[in-house]
Amino acid sequence: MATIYEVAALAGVSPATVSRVFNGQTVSAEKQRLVRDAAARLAFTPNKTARRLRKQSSEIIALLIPDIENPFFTALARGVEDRAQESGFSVVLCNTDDDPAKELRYLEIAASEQMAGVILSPASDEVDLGAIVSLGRPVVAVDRTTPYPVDAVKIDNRAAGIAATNALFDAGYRRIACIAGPAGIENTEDRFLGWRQVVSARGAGVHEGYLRHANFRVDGGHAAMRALLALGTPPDAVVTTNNLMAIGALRALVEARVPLETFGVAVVGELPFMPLDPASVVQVRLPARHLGRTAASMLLERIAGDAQPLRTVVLRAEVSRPGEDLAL
Amino acid sequence: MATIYEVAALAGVSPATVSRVFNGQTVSAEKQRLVRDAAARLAFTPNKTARRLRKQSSEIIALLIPDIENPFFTALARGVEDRAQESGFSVVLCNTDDDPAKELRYLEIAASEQMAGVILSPASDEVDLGAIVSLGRPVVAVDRTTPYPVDAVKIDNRAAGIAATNALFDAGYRRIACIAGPAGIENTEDRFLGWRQVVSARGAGVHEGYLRHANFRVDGGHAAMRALLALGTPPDAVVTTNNLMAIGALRALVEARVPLETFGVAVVGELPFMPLDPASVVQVRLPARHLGRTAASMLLERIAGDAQPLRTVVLRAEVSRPGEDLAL
DNA sequence: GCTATTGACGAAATCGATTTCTTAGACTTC
DNA sequence: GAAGTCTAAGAAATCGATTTCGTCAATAGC
Repeated sequence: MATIYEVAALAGVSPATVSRVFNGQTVSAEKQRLVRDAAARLAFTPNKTARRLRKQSSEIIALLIPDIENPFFTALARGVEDRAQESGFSVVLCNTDDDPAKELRYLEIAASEQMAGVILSPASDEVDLGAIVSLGRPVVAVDRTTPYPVDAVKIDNRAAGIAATNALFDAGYRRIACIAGPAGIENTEDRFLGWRQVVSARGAGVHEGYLRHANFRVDGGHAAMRALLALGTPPDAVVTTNNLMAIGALRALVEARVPLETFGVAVVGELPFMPLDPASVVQVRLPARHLGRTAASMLLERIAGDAQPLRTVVLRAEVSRPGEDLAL
Repeated sequence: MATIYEVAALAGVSPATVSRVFNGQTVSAEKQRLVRDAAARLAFTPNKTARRLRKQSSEIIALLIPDIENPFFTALARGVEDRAQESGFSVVLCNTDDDPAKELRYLEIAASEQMAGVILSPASDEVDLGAIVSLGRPVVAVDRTTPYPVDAVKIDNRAAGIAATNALFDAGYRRIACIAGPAGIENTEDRFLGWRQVVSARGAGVHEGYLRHANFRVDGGHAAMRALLALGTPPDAVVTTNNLMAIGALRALVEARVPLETFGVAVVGELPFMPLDPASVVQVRLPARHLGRTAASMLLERIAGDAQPLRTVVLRAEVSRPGEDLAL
């Protein structure tokens, strides 16, 4: 790796001039040429570490997400990466496993690595952003919110829950159950409230046993669906408040040999790799990639010095029309 | 952010001593205490950028993969991340989209960021590792290989193809087709050769029309399966050489109302979010996470200075037993 | 008791860029 | 023509750690 000094020596100028050439300062055309020739001959690439030490900031942003294996978050990551790349930034992807300790460790790394900013989907309400915020590094919360004063991008979860439930009503179902996430988690809570609102307004009121709280994952949805099917008067349709639980619910239906032609399933989220006929499941598409892209844009604006008041952007989810083929 | 100088001033020692305390050099117990107290009071964290500039290397490794949204690669990434974290390394995840230009850009970034090493799944045979290798940075190829002299971790693809096909034979199918990837791509090529070997040995020879080349993706598998079903004598089973094409093939079967009880499907790869009964599809589990973990281990050994001869580790895929439930 | 060895630790160099001074020359302006 | 801008570009400081070198004192060895 050639340094700026070797380039300067070869070009017969000072290191300062070389730096100026690569940072768009005023340098005479003649020396510009000399420097560029020398740089090309030596295959010079500026040492980012030295630059970062001097400038006290880098072109790297940290993305902290709970689960890199969940397609929702990979799509989100993809959006962040695309946007970051357009501005010449790189993204460090950190998996928190929803573990506040891991999250904190990554936040410390972000600070001591002089990363330009952080996008995170907080593992808990108690995430400690104090250190990084007081350092003046911009932070954007994505998908979930935090009590700290930072920009945020989220989804209109209640509207998503409403849309999912309405779609089932419109398809003629009347005994609509809900498999919700753990109680107290903002995201799925809002989605489940959307379900309750629609069921109260359009249906025969909320049937006690039709609401199931489960963990976020496939096994949770599976167990909940089995329980619903075992009821004296089982539902004829179900809304699940995330993608993984829907997989589990569908699996339970297949096992119980309940044909999807007669049982309605709506998901808040997408089922990205689904071999079933897409018309058989209502998917409320969460704009995960867009979420990431928007978060990255906001972060980059802050990095560039934008000082406008705090913003929270709420994106609206879209119901897939029946028969629309998402994954192809 | 407190610096080493402020800590030194507060503790009444020289900056060198502070550095020594945090790098395990010989420092008297008394000064150790002074320094640690001062550091704690100032919430001192060493500036990684300064350290990196001085040491000419960082604790960051780059992971270049073609598609972050493919579950195979996210599992791989997960393995890399887990292993890296154990050694205090961070992972920068870079999406190449199988685009040699993007790949090259990321390799340059890895070099100029003083990253400790690179794990990559090369977009093409022509990937230019010359620059990074000549810099002395270790590189490990994962899942795919390169002509450059670097360590590699791959899967025994032929054995995987053989295992998938044998499983269908064992289940009683005799007209076994194959949906392979694009011709000339080493990975799926080997898997398809495994299929051919088994079909030749155990079956009635290779039926011309039973081999379909498709692109890697869902739509490719879908189209290929439709074509197979339209044959005069359609197959009674199919092997697909990757996960996404299997999704497409299954979708085509569902659309054509072919019950999976009568039509065998085997995949080289896993179908991570599948609502179908797992017993209905033979999955040859690719140890993606392990692949990542192994690659990270090898890279970390090289980073630590290991100079043993080049290694290629070949991992064996495992056939899921029918009924074994993978995703729950 | 006097020289060698060892160990703790401070002073200063170093990593490779950016940036602030400074200076020398060119160009206005009255 | 003298004084007052600009402008290009070099010298040197700076970012914050690590590391070499050298010093001084304490211990060991004879």
